[in-house]
Amino acid sequence: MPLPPSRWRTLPRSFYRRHPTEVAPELLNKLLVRDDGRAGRIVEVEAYAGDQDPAAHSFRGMTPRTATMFGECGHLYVYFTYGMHYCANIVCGPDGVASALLLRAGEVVEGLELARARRPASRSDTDLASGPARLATVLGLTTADSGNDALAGPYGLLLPATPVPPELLASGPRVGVAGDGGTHQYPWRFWLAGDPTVSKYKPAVRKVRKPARGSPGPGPEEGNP
DNA sequence: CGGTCGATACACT
DNA sequence: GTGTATCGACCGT
Repeated sequence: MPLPPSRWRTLPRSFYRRHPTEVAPELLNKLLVRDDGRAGRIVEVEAYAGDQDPAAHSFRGMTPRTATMFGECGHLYVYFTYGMHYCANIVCGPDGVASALLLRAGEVVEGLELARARRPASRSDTDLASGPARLATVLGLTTADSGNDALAGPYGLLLPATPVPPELLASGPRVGVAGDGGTHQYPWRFWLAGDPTVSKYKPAVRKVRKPARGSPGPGPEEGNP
């Protein structure tokens, strides 16, 4: 039975008012719940830190899309990407610093039927939310939710049933973030080691433009079979 | 289980 | 015009 909203225990807003790399490991193993019975246990997150991080959407200043990143922490920042996917973040960091935590993967612990219906292509329950867009899809988070307070209304964060054993905390480079040096190589991805619902790691690849048909391709370079 | 590739629309230059 | 904090279908092992 899903825990009724009257018994939700949201984390205090001060929990999020810190550097995202400090919040990230503590967000693992916590539950993101909705008032329709869906709930996901967070198993993987990534930190995107304000104006010091070229990979963060907030790096080049505020735009209409990223406005909520510059607002109050504890709110949802949801963006649309690749023409078909949504990814959900929780805004964090001190006031005035636009940072966020990308929710990269989770385990569906309540509302399994509804979650399966949202992703009929999923081959197993462990893959239902094993990726940022998968997690957003399963929990029904879209840009319509962006800007909403994640600590109120139809959402809530519960305290974990069990604390994360330190030996299960893992970290490494962020996924899908291309580029060398600087924050791109920082271990700002955090996950629960050995958890089957963590997303499969795919290193970021720098995009190579496909040569036009009939035009001379690039000369024989490294990596060409 | 793992690699490759196309889809698709929006934000931003 | 260009690039994207990705996914799933397909194919091979």
